[in-house]
Amino acid sequence: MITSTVENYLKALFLLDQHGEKEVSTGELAKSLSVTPGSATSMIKTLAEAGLVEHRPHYGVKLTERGRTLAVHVVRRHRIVELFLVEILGMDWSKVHDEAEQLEHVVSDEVIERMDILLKRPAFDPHGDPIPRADGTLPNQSFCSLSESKVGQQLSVARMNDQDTDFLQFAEKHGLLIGAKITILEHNKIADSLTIKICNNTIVLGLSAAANIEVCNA
Amino acid sequence: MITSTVENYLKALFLLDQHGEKEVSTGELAKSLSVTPGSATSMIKTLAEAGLVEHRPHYGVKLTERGRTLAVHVVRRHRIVELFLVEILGMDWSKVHDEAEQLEHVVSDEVIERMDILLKRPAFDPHGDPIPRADGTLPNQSFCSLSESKVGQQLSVARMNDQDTDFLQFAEKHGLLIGAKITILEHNKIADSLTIKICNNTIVLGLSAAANIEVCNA
DNA sequence: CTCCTACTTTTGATTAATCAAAAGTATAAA
DNA sequence: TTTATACTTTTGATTAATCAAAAGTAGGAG
Repeated sequence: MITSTVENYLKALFLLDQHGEKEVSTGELAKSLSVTPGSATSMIKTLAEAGLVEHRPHYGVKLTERGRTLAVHVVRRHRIVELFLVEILGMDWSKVHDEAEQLEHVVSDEVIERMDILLKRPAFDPHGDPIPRADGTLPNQSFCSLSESKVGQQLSVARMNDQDTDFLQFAEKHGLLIGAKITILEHNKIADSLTIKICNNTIVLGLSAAANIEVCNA
Repeated sequence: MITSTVENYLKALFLLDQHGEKEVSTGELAKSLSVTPGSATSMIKTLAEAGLVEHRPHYGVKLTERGRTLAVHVVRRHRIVELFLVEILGMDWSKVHDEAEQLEHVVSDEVIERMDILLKRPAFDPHGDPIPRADGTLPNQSFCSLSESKVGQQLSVARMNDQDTDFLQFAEKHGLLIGAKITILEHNKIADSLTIKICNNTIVLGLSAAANIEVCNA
């Protein structure tokens, strides 16, 4: 049976590795759930037997396709409930997370569907996190321009807004590839420049170039 | 700690003896919760130690003042949630009982208060049951059973005494909704049936079904 | 006064989830 | 190659809730 606890473990695994790429360590999982590592190990064993995760002892754990599907549905319930509490019941967005943490395990699919309709099939929750659709897919992140970034932000390059050969070659030369992680070091309005760190290199871009690069949160 | 299970035991005790007059037997309690008598006994012991019930072994069990207060609040949460599901989310009244059964244990006081406001401080839930107020008091109601009605009476459906989904769907199909006006045409003790007119339809009910429908003067 | 019946309580086991602490393993450092 | 460290897994215990079945009790029938 899928208990609330099982749902919480699956959800934590999903949130620690949204893309299903790396293996999550027992310790990481335990910390994110505030349980002891021993508890996590024993639950991982249970989940593995149920075919919800794959476990390589001493190396890490990863959701199976079935585990991931379940996890995404928990996240969907959580985020729809959060938005519902804010939009329909007028609650403060700072409080709805804890409330949704409880409700996500008990609301039926029918209630979620009705909330989803009432909210007009929203794509993002009150905190800006994407709401998975009923079929398990995630809406595209709304990217923003690198030129609008703030100092200190850690971002990922998401999309290039200019197909010009020279621009793309310039970008490639500096490691500005899709998925590259960058940190904003300085934003100088007078010099019209942006200083960023990428793979341990520091580079300076003009704002007009930055305007053509779309980013999302790292 | 007040677990969901504890809340369910307290709620069951309250519903089996609304007025706090008699003692409820272990067997009665066990049956209403679909657990074995032994399970009920052991939980009764736990509740007694926590000061939520008084237990006279072999005779029965009764809520204490504190137990009753908690029970009434669970019932309040349940009934507000039910009405909310029907009124705001447009769910079928035959389905909301089971949904509320889950939600009643996790919705916070703040959510209940906001639902209560949105619903304009309602006095009765979709099945006609009174909603306890936040201070624990119950709105007045004096209904009688449809099975005790006399030929010629004009009545209003006030409350459903059975939360079973099939029964409620049957009632709905025949227009037996809360507030519906009915006239008693015939009361046949031999056939064990009651013939009533509702919205220009004539329907025949068995008395055991009629016993689950409470009415008041139209 | 004894015994039967219906009910209640006790006993012993089970399951899910947890923790503390002991034992084991992988990896990097010496 | 050995050792240290950090992490993971195992072990044994605990808590809440449950069931099946054995033992016990209240109250009426004979």
